Amino acid sequence: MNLRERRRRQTARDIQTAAVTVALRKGFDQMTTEAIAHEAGISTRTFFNYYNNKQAAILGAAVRIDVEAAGWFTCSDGALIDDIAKLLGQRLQDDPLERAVLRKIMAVVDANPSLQDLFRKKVHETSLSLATLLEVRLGGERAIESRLLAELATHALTEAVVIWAADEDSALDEISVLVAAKLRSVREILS
Amino acid sequence: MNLRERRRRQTARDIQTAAVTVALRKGFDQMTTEAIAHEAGISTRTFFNYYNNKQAAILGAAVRIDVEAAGWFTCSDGALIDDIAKLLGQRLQDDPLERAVLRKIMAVVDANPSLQDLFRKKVHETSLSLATLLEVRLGGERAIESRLLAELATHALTEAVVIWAADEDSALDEISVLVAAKLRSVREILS
DNA sequence: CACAAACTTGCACAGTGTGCAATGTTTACT
DNA sequence: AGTAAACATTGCACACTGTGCAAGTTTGTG
Repeated sequence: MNLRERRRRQTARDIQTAAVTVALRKGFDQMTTEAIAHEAGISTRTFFNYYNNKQAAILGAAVRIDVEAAGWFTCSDGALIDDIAKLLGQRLQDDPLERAVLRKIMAVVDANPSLQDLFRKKVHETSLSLATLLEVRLGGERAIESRLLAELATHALTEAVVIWAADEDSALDEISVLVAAKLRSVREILS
Repeated sequence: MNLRERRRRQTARDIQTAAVTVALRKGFDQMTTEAIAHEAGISTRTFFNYYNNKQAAILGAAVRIDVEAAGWFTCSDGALIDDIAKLLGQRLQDDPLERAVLRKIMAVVDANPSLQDLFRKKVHETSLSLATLLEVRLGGERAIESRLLAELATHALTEAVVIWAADEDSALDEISVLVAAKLRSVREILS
């Protein structure tokens, strides 16, 4: 990897760390972009080269499903629920989360509607990726159902991650199990 | 109703109309709060007394489920899918939409991510109301499932409204029928 | 009518986010 | 190694957002 690329990622991470630090210290609302920039050792102008706003700095990048993973999913003849759970779970394994960091972020997010808005947006982006794959698998005439199912599944993923973060002893790969279980549970309730 | 109350609502409506008008004329991004205020014949300061930002002025208030409607829903022994569809559909009948106005708003929203963000937020608010009712009906041990199902149902409502807006001949009460159909469809796909 | 509550407005101000141009740093290529 | 192109950082200026406050106006009530 490039030096440039590495630095860029490192700076992005530094800014995120700075943002979370300042948010926990001063409260998100009292936190200015200037304070973040100062904490991260950059200019405010540079801050905006990395993130559009302070909300984005706290949350970082969205979970995106890559095209490679798309291959098996669209052709698989496994149970749909398990495949969805596996697909979403995989994305988290690739970019492992620190439970402690996640908890800090969650604490800040819980207290700030504007962060929840952005979080919802990121969930929705993930949902759109999944919806595209589902539409291929289910057929174009079920485009709406694909979007609905994708929305359901990504929300299930969110709930599963919250449970994971709360339980010190659970492993990352238990998240897909939880997602599948919740989807089955919803299906039962609908019957 | 109060003169004050009536005026307040009227002003809120005037501002919304002004906002949509200006947005269609100049494009949402080029539209300033000053332009909206001028179009509506008020000061910019007053604009902010009614809406937190220009996004909110375009979208107006969220669909909220009232406590009265909650009564029958939590105790009903009808099919869950039909009850949900009925509940959500009812809310739209109370506050009837103009198809033409809705289309204008949709055109503006489609072109503007920041409006989509706010729209998502409003859908989510509706979802939270529904989730509360569902939790009562299904039992507290299924809180997560209630939230997931509520999310699914409110997204189905959105899809149904979009279909309704596109079809000149469809009636408002067909929306619940569509919601129920889509929920059944998702259930089948999950089996 | 008189008074309180609510509404409108102007003003000042802190903060957000972007375009631009100057300056430095990294990469790719010879 | 040398060079040019690509990219990164920064300061500066600027338009816009959103809020607190205080002064003035309108509306509801006894």
